[in-house]
This record gives sequence, structure tokens and C-alpha cells, in this order.
Amino acid sequence: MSTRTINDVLMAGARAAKDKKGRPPLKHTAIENAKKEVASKEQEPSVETEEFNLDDKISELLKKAIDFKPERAAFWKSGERVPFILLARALDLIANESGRIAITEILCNVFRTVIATTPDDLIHVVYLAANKIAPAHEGVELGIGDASIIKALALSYGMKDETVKKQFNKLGDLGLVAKSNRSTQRLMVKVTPLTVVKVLEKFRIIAKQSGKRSQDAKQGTIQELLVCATDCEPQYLVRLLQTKMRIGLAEQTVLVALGHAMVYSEVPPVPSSQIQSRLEEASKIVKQVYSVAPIYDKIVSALLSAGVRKLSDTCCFTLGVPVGPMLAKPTKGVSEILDKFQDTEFTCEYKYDGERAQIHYLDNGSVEIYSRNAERNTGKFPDVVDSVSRFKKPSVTSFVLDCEVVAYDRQKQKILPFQVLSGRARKGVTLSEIKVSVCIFSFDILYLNGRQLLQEQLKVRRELLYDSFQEVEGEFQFATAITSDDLEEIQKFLDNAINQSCEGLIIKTLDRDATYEPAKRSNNWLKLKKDYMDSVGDSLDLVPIAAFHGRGKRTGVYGAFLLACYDEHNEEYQSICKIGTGFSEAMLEERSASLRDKVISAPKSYYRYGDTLNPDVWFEPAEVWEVKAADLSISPVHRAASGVIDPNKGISLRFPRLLRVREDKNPDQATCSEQVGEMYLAQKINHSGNQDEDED
DNA sequence: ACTGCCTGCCC
DNA sequence: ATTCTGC
DNA sequence: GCAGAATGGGCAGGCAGT
Repeated sequence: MSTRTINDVLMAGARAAKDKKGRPPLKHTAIENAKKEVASKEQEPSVETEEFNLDDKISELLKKAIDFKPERAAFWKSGERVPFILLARALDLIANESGRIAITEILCNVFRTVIATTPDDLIHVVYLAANKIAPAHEGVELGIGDASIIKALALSYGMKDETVKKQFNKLGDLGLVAKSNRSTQRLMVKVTPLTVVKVLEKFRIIAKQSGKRSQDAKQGTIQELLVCATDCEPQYLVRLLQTKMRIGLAEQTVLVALGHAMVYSEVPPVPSSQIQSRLEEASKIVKQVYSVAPIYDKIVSALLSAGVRKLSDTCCFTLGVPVGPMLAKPTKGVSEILDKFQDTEFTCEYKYDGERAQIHYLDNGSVEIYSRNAERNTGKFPDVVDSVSRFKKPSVTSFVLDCEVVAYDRQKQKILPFQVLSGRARKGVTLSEIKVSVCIFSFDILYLNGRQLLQEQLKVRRELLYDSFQEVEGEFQFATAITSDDLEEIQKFLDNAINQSCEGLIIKTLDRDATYEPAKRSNNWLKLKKDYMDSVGDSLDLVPIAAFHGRGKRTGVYGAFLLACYDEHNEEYQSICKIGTGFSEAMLEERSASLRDKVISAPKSYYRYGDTLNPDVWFEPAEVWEVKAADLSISPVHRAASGVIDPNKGISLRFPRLLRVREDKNPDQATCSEQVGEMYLAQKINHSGNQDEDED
């Protein structure tokens, strides 16, 4: 690193054009040339070739796909590495668009340009656009968060950490912090322009850096990138590092744009009469393929060599590679379910409170376990791996099971709370040192003995599941299920589920629209939890006593608040949770405005809270908000009802969200500590064996 | 060796 | 996880 | 209804500082 700096040779003209609209922008040579030159804003580089103006090139990306000509947008020679500035500028264009169609077209034009010039770089552009550095199951992580980026920015721009933090609070985005500080740097030394390959390479280096002084090393690598970054590059480098693009572009749109780009890149061109249907077909194919084969390297190389229509042949489900798990949509009650599944046969299953596990059993006898987010969890569950031989029938030679892994007390034959499961070690676990036993509750099968089952109806899949595996008490069980369309029966089943420490129900069609739809929240699966239902579940009246500055689209208002219950005995407010969801934008504005008048310079002496919380502002106790939660938990940081349940620890809320403001209540009428304690004890989950049946 | 902060990942 | 919002 | 972007509690594990 050290002496390299901003590439003014390349970008001065671009800035001139952007900053001062009246004046014609300067012209420039191609990048190869520019990087050999010593910078001088007025100078016309001496050697060779095509001149271009970056703004003109980039503005090509805004053209409708039909009118877009990749060669007009390209400003590097075919075969040369794609400059990162292409992507950064495209992201900047996308940031100014709100419609998904427009965003998709811009990205599609980027992909087409790369395909037409340097197809070898398409994979890198796709990775960066998707804001990934490797397939999820490979477990490659940057290990960089806001704190590290703040330090790196401070180092790069010669500022104090505190100054960066201040700007972060004001601007609500570290990318914008980078942007605003970059422009003050005008160092006149040559620099190598960033390429997409280089950026992705550095990101992967950051991921690999570990061990002693690795934080410094990572920050050094970030600095190397920032030093080479010009124009809007620092902003988007930082956003990529944060894994928060905040421009309305994410994976689904990348997949669509990629599919579209392949259609437009076909030779000979697709006749315009067919374009529309081919675009829809292509995006559908790419999305579908990605959901069963989430490896961009394979997809992109298959696309480039055989085209989008052959993608499904070349690139399909593989044992050992995680499939996107099917998800469910929230519903507010049994009647909504009957409504949605009117004339369709459906089944209800317990929704277990554990973690999703997709278990792959390969023909060679090896096992892989993947999380809901496609992380490889095999090393965390050696006990599950070990039990495969006990729960699979001998005829089974390969499978993929969809399950929930739940902490389980084998003595009492009872499900244990989620918090117990999360206490398990995660890396390099060996059978002998396991402290928390688990039971697998299986509810679906996606693959069996060489046969893919995704396209089969649930009725068929479930038969195969029941036939091919055997329950082993406390180790492997089938999810409890009933098939009924009777409202009361389902209601009762839901109550049973709750009584047996489950979260609620999952409801699924059996015959129609009952294929396995990877990674989609389809209407086929619904979830029903008590706390989704109006006037059911735990709701509390709590007092906002502090807040945190909002980020991104919440810049300028508070993004989250610290809530407290009231302890009448000690006349103090005890923190119980933070809250940041459930607010409409208008409501958040209102509450932020209202509470800004209640800001105090230090927390009240009668506030009890974890000292690691560190809110940005404290408030006078002034308002009462009704908040809903799924559960109450023993908290390591919050202080609510401290001493009531646990001598030292307080209670907190799981999944807190705002319901409404209680204009009718004063802060001292908030839910009190005793009530919080009672609510905690009332949870079925705490009845650890000695209480069989309560009420009705 | 202990502790606290940070990050990623479960929900 | 939950929730809201623009398209 | 999709896709994206705000935000929650809480845990283990890695690293830095003492």
C-alpha cells in the first residue's frame, strides 16, 4: 500500500462533467494508458487509441434494453479486465431509481457489456452485484463489521475514529462517509484503477486473514482498496464490505438481470416479437436453477457456454449442495387458513422451535447438514450425523431431508427451549463432548435414492418419508401432523402444539400446488403462531427511555428505542428490550419528533439497564407504547423483573414489535415488573416437568 | 488466563 | 425473526 | 404479492488488550 493514491488521470474529467454541468468534460484515453500517466488534470495523455468520456459511457447504461449497444458503453478493450468503476457507477445509477424494472435494466446492460467484452469477468461482476464472495455453504466470511470499517476509514482518510462515528450518525451510512471524505483527497500520484477482479480478490483475501493482528491486516487490505478508489468507488466499496447495498438491488434482481442479459446477448438476436416471453422464461430459469444450485460459478459458466435455455440441464440439483428451504407466510388465525385453502386438502404440522436443518445423505455414506441460510452445519451436529444409520431404513441409499433440530431432554422426553439449543458449540464438535442433546423433527423429503422429489406433491413426498425412515425416540421423529378442515379441531391442535413447547403450526396443501418450491414464500405453506393473532399472545405497555440514531432510510429519525417496564417497588424503569419494527414511516417520524423534546443529557438515576447498551440519546419517561412479543426470555443485558425470576438477570422479549401508542397511559402505568415476571412464568416452556395440566 | 468487543448466524 | 413500502 | 430494507434477542467463537 503506502504511496498510491487517487486516480485523477482517469477521473478528473468525469468529475468535471458531474460537478460543473456547464463546462464540456475533459477527454481521456483508455485505462491501460491512463494508469501509466502521471496525473495532471489538464493533460491529454500522449500515447494511442480511443478516447472516451466516462459519463457518456455510463449514461448508455440508462438506455432501454432494445436500444442498448454494449460496445457503446464499454470503455475498455475486449478481453481486458472490467474496471470496477463500471459497476460502481451502475450502482450509483441504480441508487437513483425506485422501480425494479429500471434497476433490472441497468444491471442487465452492465452484464451485457461485460459479456460482449470480457465474458471471463462476468462471474466477478455477478458476485459483486449480488454482494457475495462465495457460495453460502462454503462459509467464507469477511469478518468485517461497522467497527472495523470505521477504523479503516479513519486510517485511510487520516481522521479520528470519533469523527468517522459522528459522520456515520449524521449521514446514516458508512458508504456516504467514505464518499464525503474521498472528495477532499486530491493527491497527484499515479494509481492503478480497480477492476472487478481485483476487488473480489481483495475481498477474498480479507476473508482469509485470521489469527494474531488479523484485524489490522484486514483493515490494511481495505485501505489498499480505498487508496485505489476514485469517484463513487469508495462509497460502493464500503457498502459492499458492509453487505448493505441499500439501493434497492439484491439477489433476486441480480438473477433476473442475469437471465435477461443472456437473452439479449444471443446470436443471432432474438426476434423482438419473442423478446418478452424469452425474458420471462430466462429469469424464471435462472431463479429456479439458483434455488437448487446456488453456485454462481457453475451457473455463469453454464450460461456462457450453453445459454440460458440449457441451463437447467447443465446446472441442477446435486446431492451435497443445499437447496433453498421452502418458507411459510404468516397468517392471523385459523379462519384465514380455511379461507386461503378453501377447497384444497391441507395438513397441519407442529412448528418446532429449533433450527432448520437440511440433511443430505450421499451414496458414499457421507452426511452434510445445512442451515436455513445454506450454511454448512455438519460440524455442529455430529450426533445428528451419527444417528442417520439408526433412523434410515436399510433400503435407503441417499436422501435429502427437511427437518427442524430441537434441543431435547431425553430423560423427561421433552422439548427444550430455543435458547438451550443456541447454547450448543458450533465448531469442531465431537460426539463425546456434546452437552445439549437434540431431536430431529422431520417434515419433508426432497430427494430419495437417486430420485429428485421437488416436483412431487407433498402427499407423495410424505408417504416416501414415512416409508423410508423410522422414528427413534428422542433422536428422530416425524413432525406431529393432522389433516383436518375443521376449525375447532385445528384450533385445538394449535393449543396442543403450544402446550408441547412448539411455536405454532405450519399449514400445507397436500395435493394441489403442493410441490416443494425452494426458497420461495409461496402460498402453499402458511405459518400460524399465537402471537400473530389479534388479542392473543403477550402484549406489554412499555416506556421508551432511550434511542439510537437510524441508518439508511431511517437517517434523521431514531432507528430503534430502548424500552422499559416500571418497577413500582423501587420506583425505577428497567430496560426490557429495544424495538425497531412495527412503525410505519409516519409513526416513526411522529415518535422521533415527539421524543426529541424529551431528550436529557444523562440517564435518570432510576433507570436500570445493561451498561453495554450505549444509546445515542436518553429520554425523560414520557410515553407508553404497546408492544407485542412472541416470548419472554432470561436476558444477559436487560434488567426487567430482575430479582423476580433470577436473582441477577432480567427478562427480555423475543421478536418485539410496536402495536400502538397508548395515549391513555402515563409512564408509571406501564406494565410493572411483577407482571413481567408473571408473564414469564406463564409460558408453557417453563413448566419443566412438574406441572402436567393447567386450566381448562 | 481473563475479559470485553466484534462478528456472524440462529431465530 | 417482524414489519413496512414502492411497484 | 414480491423484493428489499429497516429493525429485534441472544449465542459461540475469534481476537485484542490487559
